[in-house]
Amino acid sequence: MTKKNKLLLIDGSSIAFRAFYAIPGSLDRFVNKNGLHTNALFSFHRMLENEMSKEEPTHVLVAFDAGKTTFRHEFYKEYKDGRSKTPGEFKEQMPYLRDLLVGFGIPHYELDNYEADDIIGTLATQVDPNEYDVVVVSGDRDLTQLAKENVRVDITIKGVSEIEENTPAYLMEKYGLTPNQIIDMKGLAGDSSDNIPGVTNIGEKTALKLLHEFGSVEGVYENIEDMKKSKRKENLINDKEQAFLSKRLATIDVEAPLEVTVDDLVYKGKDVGKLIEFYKEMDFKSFLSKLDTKAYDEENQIEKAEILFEVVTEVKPEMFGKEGALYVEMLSDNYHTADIVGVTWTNGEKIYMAEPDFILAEPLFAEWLKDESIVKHVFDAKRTVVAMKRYGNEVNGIQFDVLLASYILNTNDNSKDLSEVAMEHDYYEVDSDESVYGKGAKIAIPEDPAVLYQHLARKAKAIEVLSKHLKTDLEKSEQSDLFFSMELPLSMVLAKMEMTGVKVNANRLLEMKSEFATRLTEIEARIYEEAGETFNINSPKQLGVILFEKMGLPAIKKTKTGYSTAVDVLEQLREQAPIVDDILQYRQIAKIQSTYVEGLLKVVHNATGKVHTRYVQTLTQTGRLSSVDPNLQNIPIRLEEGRKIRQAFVPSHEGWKMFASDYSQIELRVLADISNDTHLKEAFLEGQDIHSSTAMRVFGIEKAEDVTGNMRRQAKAVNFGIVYGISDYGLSQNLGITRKEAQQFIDTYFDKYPGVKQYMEDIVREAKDKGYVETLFHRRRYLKDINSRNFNLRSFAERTAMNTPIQGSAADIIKVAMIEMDKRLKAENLKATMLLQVHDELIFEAPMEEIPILEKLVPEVMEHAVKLQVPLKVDSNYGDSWYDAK
DNA sequence: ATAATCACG
DNA sequence: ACGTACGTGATTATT
Repeated sequence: MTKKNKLLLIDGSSIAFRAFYAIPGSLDRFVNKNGLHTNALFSFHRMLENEMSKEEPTHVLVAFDAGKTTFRHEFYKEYKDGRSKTPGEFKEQMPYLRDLLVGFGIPHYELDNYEADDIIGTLATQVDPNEYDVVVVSGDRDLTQLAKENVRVDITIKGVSEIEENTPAYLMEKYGLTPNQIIDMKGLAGDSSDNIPGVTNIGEKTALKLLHEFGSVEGVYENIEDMKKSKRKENLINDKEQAFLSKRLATIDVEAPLEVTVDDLVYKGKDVGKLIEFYKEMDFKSFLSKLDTKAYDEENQIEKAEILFEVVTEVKPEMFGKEGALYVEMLSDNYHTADIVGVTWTNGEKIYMAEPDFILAEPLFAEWLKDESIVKHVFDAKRTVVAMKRYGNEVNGIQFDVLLASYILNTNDNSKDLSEVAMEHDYYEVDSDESVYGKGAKIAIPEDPAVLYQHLARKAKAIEVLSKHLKTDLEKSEQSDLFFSMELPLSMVLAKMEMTGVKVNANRLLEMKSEFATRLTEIEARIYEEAGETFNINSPKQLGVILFEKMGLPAIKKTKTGYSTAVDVLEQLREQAPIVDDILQYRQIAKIQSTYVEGLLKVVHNATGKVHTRYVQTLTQTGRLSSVDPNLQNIPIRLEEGRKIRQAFVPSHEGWKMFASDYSQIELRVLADISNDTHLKEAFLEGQDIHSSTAMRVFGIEKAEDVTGNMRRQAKAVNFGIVYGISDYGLSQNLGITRKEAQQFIDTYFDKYPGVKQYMEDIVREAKDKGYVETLFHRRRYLKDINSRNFNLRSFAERTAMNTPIQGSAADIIKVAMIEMDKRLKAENLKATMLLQVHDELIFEAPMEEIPILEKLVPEVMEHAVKLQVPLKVDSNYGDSWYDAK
């Protein structure tokens, strides 16, 4: 006997609506780049995946309600009246639901005058029960009337993933009814959501009782005379007509004149191309990366065009051309330590593949890498250069970086996975690393080397193809200069800084470690004593219980999961119990101990005693760098206790010094330039103390010496607020004043600096028009929420629109300075080396005798990196450690 | 994997 | 009325 077919029938209209409300608060979180809401699509997708993999149907259909009126309106025009209007955020998603279904390869159908129920009922009833098992999925209980021996009706309970499987047996157990009697129940009890009236004062409970006794609506009325006199009997008699009408309304038409038959519903599998298109349109990045195209292709015997390559075991000159792609594979993120597991390159004609141990020792290959005049296209230039260098090979002539270009084109594209980046640019021939190597602890090279080689060959090919495309895209968005003159050269400068690394005095850290350990034990003991018990001080949850329940301190702020025990809360409780001070002390030291002392010791390289951070150049939305493994951009400085950590950062040679230069007020200077505000420019041109100057204007003070410390402090907060995209609330929190007072400050500020006000208005308007904002050097940030109807999202996007050109232009400026600095150090033949960048400062190490040179050269270069309408100002310091360079 | 906290510009 | 300052990364606890 052949296997039975399985027909899956989905009530599209009902499920879509359920999907829309499935995830609480999802409306705000699911919006694509064009501002389209996607929450219903997301949940519908999840339901489809669940059902398809659970049921593995041979036939499938999604049925929709057609239009507003149905045959039911012909005999009851109030049918479905009184429904509240469907939200626009829901409606806008419906057209795209069709695209999703096309991607899943699932047919959909709707029929004039009929509802989805009727389509489903007709198909479920008409198929031969010997040939088909049927599963119906809906959010509407009415459909349970369709349950039969071969028909199961799945009704969503909560969201769209939890379902109740209704079989005749289940219905009998739960209600004591046959599927047909579900219709009678609606006849008596009605259904308010469909505006089916039923009988007055009869609900589900009473209807069940009546049906258990009389079997059906007809049965009830046949026996109505025998009922004893009651209000209910009266209602039944009065509403008799209504009861039969309701039953008729609730009856699913199983003979709808369908134009489709079950033979049209054979499931043929996903259309991966369409699905990818859909995911991209909706910004469903996780689905996109999870889409295992390789496994899928194999299963469906779709063969991707095989990429041809040659495995090199003996190098020949013709393998190396004047231009080509180069790719070096490593399986972990940290390229300072990762093993190279494969090397591939192209010569314009062929793709070559080689085992690293062999090829990296070949002189011909080394020469090719080193030759500046040979053009190389890569994916992640910095990663490539650093790794190669570790294996003794110098790489020159990199003229394109696909990863970096993709990030410049859209800062939202910050994936590190080549296949994801490729898909973002409509190239689908590369499998994800996850599908080839696995993930987590199980990450490994495929057993069959051919699999690895094919994967790498695809990457090489992708680099060739994408380099061309992205180059054109950069021209179109006027970002070629940004890419070729700033980002790509900078990546080489950063590579050098990372490889140089920073010397760490591990002994100093070990001293601190034992000192802090002692102090922590002391404080810990005091805390336990004051609490009257021991507990985990590091657990905000346990700490919350001790403070706010056991000790009865007032809870000032709450987090999603319980009491907040953050610093600003504890500071307010200081006076009320001595334990609070101890906890703050403990926190401060524990943080330094775990993150900085122990954390840093963990990442010092044994051989050199240095740390080698990685600057992530393709991550931030503003153009800043970030630093990982270790993060050297957040080493403590504000509190003396933590600042001492900097004593452990020392020069790598005897007699050398640490030298640091930082921009003074670079963001406000950038603002002065781009806003063109007369007074702000004037303040900088005259070299005034900017916060005092702001204080004078905002508080209406005539003479600088009359500005009090408090005024300056408040003006400083206002200036920060301006840079961040000010809000009254934010400023009020920062200054501990009321929102009204904060708003007063802001109004006065804008009054005194009309150019700044104008800038803020213009930039937000521009962002709303174009959908993005730009920096001085055409770095772009797209703001998808800028026209959102959600106040919070829109406000956030507006503040971002104000802040990004400021923060981003400042980032541009220091990047220019770094490139120039690198050139100058080389040109002047200096031993001094650039080690670190911390957003607005550069840190070097240099022999003492070069310090006087640096004191002139570094500020000179940094201050003249760009020409603004106001001068840039740089302060420099040096000392025996980073701590002393203050 | 996520939330809370806290370090930096 | 809504309810948050902009940009990051590491550690710890907890699910």
